[in-house]
Amino acid sequence: MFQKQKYISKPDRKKLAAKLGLKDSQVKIWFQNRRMKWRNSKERELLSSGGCREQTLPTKMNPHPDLSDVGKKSSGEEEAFGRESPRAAFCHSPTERKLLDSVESHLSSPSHSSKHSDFSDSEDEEITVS
DNA sequence: TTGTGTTTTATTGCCTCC
DNA sequence: GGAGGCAATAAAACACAA
Repeated sequence: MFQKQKYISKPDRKKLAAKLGLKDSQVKIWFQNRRMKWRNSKERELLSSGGCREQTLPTKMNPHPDLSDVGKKSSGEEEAFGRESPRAAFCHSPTERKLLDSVESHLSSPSHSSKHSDFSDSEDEEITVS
């Protein structure tokens, strides 16, 4: 969900919290910390590529700036989360494990079982929860 | 085993908006 | 005044080299 939207709405936050069995304040803090992490990694990326693109980073007023020309060797989110460090990959913290468990239990239901086995074959697949 | 660096979660303070 | 944002920070858990 964070990959889709950096700012979660109140209803979405409540739904997600209920789904994960967390308090919505925890979800709010998680999104807050994620934005900080995302922004920091983005800035590092921009600095290492020699640019200065502070104004284009997402803010509350402009959550979807144009970052299409940044980090061309890898897509932005992948760079920010998937390859940052072994532990920084998605779904390793307790909260993220809960999310993963939720997703897996959903996928392991009969209607999704075949998809689940396909999914397990590729480690680099992104998990999308809507 | 231990020391050190990193990551995650939570708190605090301040600011803005309704 | 409450809610939610950001920035700085603390504490605990974790990873990893020596």
